[in-house]
Amino acid sequence: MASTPPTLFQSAQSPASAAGNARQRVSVLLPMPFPGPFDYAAPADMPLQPGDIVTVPLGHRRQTGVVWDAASSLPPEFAPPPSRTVDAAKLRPVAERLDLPPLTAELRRFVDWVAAYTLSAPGMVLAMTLRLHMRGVPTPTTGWLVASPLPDALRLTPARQKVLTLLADGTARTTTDLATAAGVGPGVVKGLADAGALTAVALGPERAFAAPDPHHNLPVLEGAQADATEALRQTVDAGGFSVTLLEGVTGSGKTEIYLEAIAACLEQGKQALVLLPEIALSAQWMERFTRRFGTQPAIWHSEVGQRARRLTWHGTADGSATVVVGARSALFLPFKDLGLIIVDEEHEALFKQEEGVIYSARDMAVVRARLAGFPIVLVSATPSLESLANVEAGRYRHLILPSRHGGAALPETRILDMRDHPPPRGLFLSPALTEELTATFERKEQAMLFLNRRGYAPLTLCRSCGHRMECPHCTAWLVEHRSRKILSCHFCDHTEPMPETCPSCGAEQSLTPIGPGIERITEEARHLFPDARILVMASDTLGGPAATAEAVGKISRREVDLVIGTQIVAKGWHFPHLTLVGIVDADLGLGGGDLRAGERTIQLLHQVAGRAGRASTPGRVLLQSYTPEHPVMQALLSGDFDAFMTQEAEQRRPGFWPPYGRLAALIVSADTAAAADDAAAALGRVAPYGDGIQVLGPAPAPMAILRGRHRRRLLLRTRKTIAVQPILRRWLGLIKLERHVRVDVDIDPVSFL
DNA sequence: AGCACGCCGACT
DNA sequence: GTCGGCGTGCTC
Repeated sequence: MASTPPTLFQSAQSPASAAGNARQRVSVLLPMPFPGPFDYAAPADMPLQPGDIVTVPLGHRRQTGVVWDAASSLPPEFAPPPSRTVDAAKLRPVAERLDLPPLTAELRRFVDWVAAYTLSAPGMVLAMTLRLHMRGVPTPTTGWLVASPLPDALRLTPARQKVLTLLADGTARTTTDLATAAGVGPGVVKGLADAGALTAVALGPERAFAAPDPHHNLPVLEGAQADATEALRQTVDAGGFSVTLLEGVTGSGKTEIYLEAIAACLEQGKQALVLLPEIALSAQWMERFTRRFGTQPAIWHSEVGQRARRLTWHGTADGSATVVVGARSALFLPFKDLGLIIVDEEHEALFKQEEGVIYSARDMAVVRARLAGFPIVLVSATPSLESLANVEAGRYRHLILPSRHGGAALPETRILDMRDHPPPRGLFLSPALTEELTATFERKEQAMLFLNRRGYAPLTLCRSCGHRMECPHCTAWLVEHRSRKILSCHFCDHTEPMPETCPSCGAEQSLTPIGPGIERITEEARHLFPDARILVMASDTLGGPAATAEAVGKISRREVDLVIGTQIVAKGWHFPHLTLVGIVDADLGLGGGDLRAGERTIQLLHQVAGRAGRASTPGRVLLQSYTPEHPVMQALLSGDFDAFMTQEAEQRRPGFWPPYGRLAALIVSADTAAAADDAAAALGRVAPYGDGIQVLGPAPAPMAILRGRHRRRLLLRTRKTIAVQPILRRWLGLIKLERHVRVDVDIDPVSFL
């Protein structure tokens, strides 16, 4: 106490407060992993309301937090355990109330709800809303106008003249805008300013978000599209909570339809949020939005810079950002008056956050809509089993778009049984596929080869002693990346140079690549088609969003004959000249015993297949498979996904597997195998039991060692009617963990790594 | 999450 | 003799 700077105590212990008025106690939630809010004293001259953003003393530091509600809005069995009440005399005063828009009651309830559902500290959920985005008020940008009069001695170069001509219309513009529009360097603008030819004006931050205009460019919709649009518009107009699953194959016009739902929301003066699984990659999506609404929406994802983040944070809070499109974390933005959420590609596993607060952005989006009372639309060509089950249970409405619009036919699909059409030894493309590729190139059409595996080969084996090159920190093989002459682990950041000799037996020339990655397929394709213009698309070969957009542009402009890509090519691109898609290894992803392996494979492959034949030319899809009889292959062949999903559902229903029961995973991790075993066994000994409750494990997690930590897993499975959170809370409360042992809780696990 | 306090090795 | 390693514990 003696070490505390006296100033911090002045207002709380000032004569006025000591004399009489009991100091007002306020709860403040801090963006830190504490079990709940901390109590502070509100200075008499500082009226505080829940939601106010404040600075408080914490230990020796100052910390930003949010005044929280005194009582939890959650049912007691979900609420965090009550923390001990701090003696009023020991409360430290709130230091400052920041001049920021307060967090709405809706958002506060949402934060509490997500924390309770995911068993995370509420402060860690708050951190997703707060981060540092709100630090400081957005700085007004400087805009330039032509100075009048112009300085006498101004040297007028052609570049300078261009800039001045642009500014002749009297609209102020930023340095960057001017430079790009005039096709000159920013230095020219700077030079003009320094010469006194330009006057600076402050452009308000409100300029950051032009308002998307719902009447800008009305689409022409017919038939099923028009019906679905009308249904969605009515839903939005009516307001209130509802979930709609909008299902339609690639090219059926799903995007056009939900853009109309956004228009309806804008007409009501409310904000809309679109969640996409990988926003950084969808320049094409932005084009469609801009065509419809005349301007870009606000964008939110991990690669957006600090300044833009701050603008968007404030824009959502003050209502000036009316449409935000973003990745999962956009769900925690402090919208002033959110009226609609769209979750596009709702089946995507990428909506699951796997680190920190582990949550499903799709599911939590439904929660936010429910808490705030507005409609949400889940969109997919291949809906998740979870969403279909909710439709079946009557919780979600189902809008189905029957076919492609604009005349394009669905691609014709063929399975190449690799046992009948084996590729030459050591190669991976079957002669049947090679022939199709040749024919496609002869017709001057584009083709794509898909293989969801980066690098050259997934396994490197010594032919002399059988040694496998494995990651020293993970239970995983090292993947050869031949172009960089390295072996790399795809689960941690370990890389090592490709050894010349076997590190185990010392044999020379004995290390052999086993299996294909896209580098190896590219090598094979280059050899087969030396004249083809080949473009490789993988997350590690494309530099970033700009490079990706450029690659997509090249394909659209027909500057490429053959695209070879991983997962990244599946993402909703429109490639008008692509007529053949070859899936190199359709069976990949079906092994491994993952609950959702079949569902995920069919969703991914169907999405890839959807890249073919989108314009007037019909497309073809060839699947290379060693298990053509597998239900996934048969469903891709027949196009009957409903039947596949029904069958999948029937397999999960009797055992109460999701979505017909609830699942939570406990991942126990420690530095040593023994410590992990001990902790997992201790958890196992006090495992919950009862009717409709089952604990599986402990067992080594599928990645028994990850990033140097030994992992064990327990699964808790309950009937749908039994919530897992109170059970988990009680269970975890029964044991004391040794230091260095961690237990991560994953509610509704998607990935089984 | 930070950050300070606290007890054991290589340096000015 | 100190500087500093990061292990442990606390923050209303």
